[in-house]
Amino acid sequence: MSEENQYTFENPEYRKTYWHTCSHIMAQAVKRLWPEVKLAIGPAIDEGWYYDFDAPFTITPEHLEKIEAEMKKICKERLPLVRTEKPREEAIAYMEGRDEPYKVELIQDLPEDAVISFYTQGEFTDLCAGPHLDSTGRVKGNAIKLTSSCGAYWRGDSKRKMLQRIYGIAFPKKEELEEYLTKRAEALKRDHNKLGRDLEYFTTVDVIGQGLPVLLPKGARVIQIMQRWIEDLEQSKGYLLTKTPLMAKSDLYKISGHWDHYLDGMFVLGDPNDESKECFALRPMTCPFQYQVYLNRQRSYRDLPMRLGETSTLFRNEDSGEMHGLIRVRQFTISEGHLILRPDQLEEEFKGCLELAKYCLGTLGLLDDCTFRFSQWDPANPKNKYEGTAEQWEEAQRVMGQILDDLGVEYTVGIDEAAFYGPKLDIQYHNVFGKEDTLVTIQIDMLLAQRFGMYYIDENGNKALPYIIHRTSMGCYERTLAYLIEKYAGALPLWLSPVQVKVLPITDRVHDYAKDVVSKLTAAGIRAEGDLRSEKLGYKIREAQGQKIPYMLVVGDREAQEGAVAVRTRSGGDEGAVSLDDFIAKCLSEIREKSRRV
RNA sequence: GCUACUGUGGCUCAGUUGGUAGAGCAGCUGAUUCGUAAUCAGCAGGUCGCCGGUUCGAGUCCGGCCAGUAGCUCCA
Repeated sequence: MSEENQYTFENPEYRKTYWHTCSHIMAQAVKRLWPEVKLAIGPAIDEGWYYDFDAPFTITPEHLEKIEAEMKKICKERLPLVRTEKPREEAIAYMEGRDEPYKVELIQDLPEDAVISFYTQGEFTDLCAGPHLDSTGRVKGNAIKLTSSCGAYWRGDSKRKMLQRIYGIAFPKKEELEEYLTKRAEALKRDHNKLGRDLEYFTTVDVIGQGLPVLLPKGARVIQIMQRWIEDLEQSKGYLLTKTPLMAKSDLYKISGHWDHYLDGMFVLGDPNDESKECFALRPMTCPFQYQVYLNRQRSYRDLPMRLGETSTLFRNEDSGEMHGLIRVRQFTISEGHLILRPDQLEEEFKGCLELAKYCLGTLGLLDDCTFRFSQWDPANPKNKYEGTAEQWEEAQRVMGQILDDLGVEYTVGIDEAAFYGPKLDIQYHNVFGKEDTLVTIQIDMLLAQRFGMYYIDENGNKALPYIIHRTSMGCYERTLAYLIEKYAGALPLWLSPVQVKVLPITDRVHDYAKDVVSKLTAAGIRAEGDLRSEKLGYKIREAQGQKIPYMLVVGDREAQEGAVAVRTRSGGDEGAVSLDDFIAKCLSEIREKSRRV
């Protein structure tokens, strides 16, 4: 970055500084309007900033308007921002004097030797490491938007007080703000939770319950297409298909460790405290079930790697506030699999899993928007989440890190994001709200084989413990469908479209021909429907467009006579008439080509 | 689970200070047979999320529950 454009908004560091100063301006405005409000923290984030407040009233949209107006004034006042430092005791006394208990706590938790700095603008001073713009006049007052307010726990701890967070965004020009807000509004139109319901992919029903979506015919069809594809694909990669029970006695989960670590997350059938009766639980994962396939008989090193795949339905009792459309649900079906292997096979098999996942996501068109996260343990995790020894963890993470580096995977590190039995490579995806969730995960497990006694006989006739890779190829079907709907704004690629072709007869005279076209398409393996209502063509087209159907075939007297169809695409409009046979051939080759592309 | 907001026919919404539900689209019926994004007419459709309370009277007020939304926390 050259000197002259260092202070432009394109520079991410400048942008963050700008937004950080905005957060101070916002806090100053709040303190001016309601001096009784206490300040917590207010950082810049990827898009804008937030500030957490402890206010004795609920912050409403009306409050936000008032704050925006006050911020505008502060910008106009062109207050210089001045940095000062204070020794620890003085800093604490200063914030105590200002009656800012959260600031006092923040200073107290800083390391002994930390430099404690403050930024002052006019009458307002905030504890802050900086950096900042040199004046509030640098911020364009009429290009600020406070987007929302919501609750947020003090210090991210659900046991502590819930504060009120205000999110904001700002740009150097008003037009840029408007452009941003328009783009955001456009993105929200792709929200699968709205679009997926409108287009009848899924619905939810009060009396069924939270997090238990009903897949309607279109949603069920797309999932079936993906499932058949994945099962066949995995078979071609040497996976053995299994089908294991959806529930088990508590005994199984006690061996696996889930009973100790995740009881709260399981749906338990029976009373876990009554030892005189059997107690079952719906499965929250497939691992211990699929291990029984391996354990069915004694295994030799020649049996390894054993790649087991299953289309597996899981149940997780998520907290009531966690559910979101098809992305976070209580029952879902995942392309699950476990690879049981000799230590010397780890790298190659891990690589195979990653390649398969990338191929699947690439074929779906989601890969380019994915990010990779190397999820590691946190030895200091306060909840004693992790099993195994430090040596086992260091070894597993070293091996995984080595493999990722060898493969040239660009990743971020997520501390304390590992599974209780091992590190993960998580492939992350963002929804239209910018929220990130795991789409695919590949995990290395050096612990569970021992717990289940999954030995094999090595070439010297000795018992040896295998490594296990837990992995999915394209994640769980519900979540993937959600992201597909958002990615394509409901207009799924041809090969995934639940209805690929709609035949639209212009008059009742050609209904027989239209039916004939539908049956020929169906016979060719194309998902086709006819619209035989006595409506005008424009009306039928409008409806089919609304349903995002890839191809509309208009048939009138002309087409009926010539054995032709007039092709209309959802994106390109009228493409003219071709013979039905030609259309079928073209359609089939498009389906083949698109569904094979990486 | 926490904070806040929301909940009127399939969908989008209206419903004055509490007086006993209304529109458009969709649906159904009939007419229309019309060549690339809304043909016309008629009909039907709602215990106003559920339960309880206040009141002579509640869609409108209060409480509880259920569900939806955003964020936080969690996410094997």
